[in-house]
Amino acid sequence: MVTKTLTRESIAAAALELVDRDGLEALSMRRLADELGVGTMTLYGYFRSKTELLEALMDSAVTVPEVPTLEGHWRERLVLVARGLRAYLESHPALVQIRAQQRLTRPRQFVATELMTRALLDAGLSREEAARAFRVVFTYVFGFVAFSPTTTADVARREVRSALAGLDPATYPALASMPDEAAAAAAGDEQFEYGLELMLDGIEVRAAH
Amino acid sequence: MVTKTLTRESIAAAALELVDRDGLEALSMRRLADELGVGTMTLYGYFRSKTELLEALMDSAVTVPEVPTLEGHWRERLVLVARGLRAYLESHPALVQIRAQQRLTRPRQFVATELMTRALLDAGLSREEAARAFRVVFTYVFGFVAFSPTTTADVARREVRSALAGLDPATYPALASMPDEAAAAAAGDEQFEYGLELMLDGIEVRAAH
DNA sequence: ACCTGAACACCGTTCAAGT
DNA sequence: ACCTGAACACCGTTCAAGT
Repeated sequence: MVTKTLTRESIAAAALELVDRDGLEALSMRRLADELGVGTMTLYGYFRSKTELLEALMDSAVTVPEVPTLEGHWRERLVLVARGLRAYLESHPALVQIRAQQRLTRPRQFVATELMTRALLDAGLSREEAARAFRVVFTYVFGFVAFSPTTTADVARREVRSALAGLDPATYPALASMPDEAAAAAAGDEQFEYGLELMLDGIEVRAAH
Repeated sequence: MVTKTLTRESIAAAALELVDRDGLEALSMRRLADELGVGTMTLYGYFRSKTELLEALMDSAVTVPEVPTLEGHWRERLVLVARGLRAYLESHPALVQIRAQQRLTRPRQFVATELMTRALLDAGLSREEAARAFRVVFTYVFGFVAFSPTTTADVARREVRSALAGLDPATYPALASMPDEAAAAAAGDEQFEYGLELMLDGIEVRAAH
């Protein structure tokens, strides 16, 4: 590998690429250094620890230079941003894992937050409610990416159905009566949209209009 | 440490205790074997791999022998189960981390699912909608535990406020105008309840009554 | 100033050998 | 049958030394 001039940014970018390619568990200081063609300890000249490298990785993943101005009804805008956030996180699953393990200390990555919050304020929510409602949607989107099977919908469905098949109908009457419905709800675009619309209805109840 | 007769169950229970005490990252085959007073490789007589041990750990964490019959209005029951699930997960944070990293293959841990699904069916939702609505609440509860700061509410608030302080009010007008509200929404019981009620309102819209 | 090999204290797991 | 030490291929990080 050609040795370019290293910077915090170029190292973080290489780490993100490694992680997108091979998964978070494949990221080690030794392997990253290897791929960059330097000694392992060289990285410690740029980052005090692996944790600090992961922070920089999170930062480098967000490169939206400008906050776009969205047009349209608040509800439509909220759906667009939530969908975009989900798609983005599913293309970089390691970000969700890192986010679950360590808090964010840096600014940036607030673009989606800003856009959703604007939409919620436009919906007529108070500042307090807009902040809370945003957090609910945020939690849902991150939770969806983190806790939904990433395999094919087909595989996920088969897994859920076989898990439910082991349940005693006498003690689990509800679940045992609906294996197919539960399997369909385990993952996928339709399920994501269902939850999003459900939450937006809950928000609409709170919105003055 | 006194060497008792080892079984898959007793090893899994010891692993859960270790993880509750010192965190998931402290769980290694070597250390667990040490605490049990046996050689590391002994554990491989009971589990093919660490992954299999983690599966057994998840199983051993759920020891609800009976599914209780809850009384009352569906909405009230759903709130109770969601609160209970959250409290349980926050007392065993490692379970959430494991759940994010590997799929479940075992039955059990379906008690909360059954109870919530029953409540949703009682609310008048179709099987399909009950399954989907359950998944939304499940995603929210797990997401809340996984992605909310576990530190004191005070510490979390200070962190959020300082992160927002670095934002340019010209590009982030909404967020910059409400640091306190955003900080209050970052974690805590009130925020959890807000999201829960919001989702229940969304469910109520879908419920026939 | 910048880089880095050796070393330390860890990992999960395979293999061969002990009882 | 049941258990396990040694070994292999890894970790993150400290320290001292190289240029």
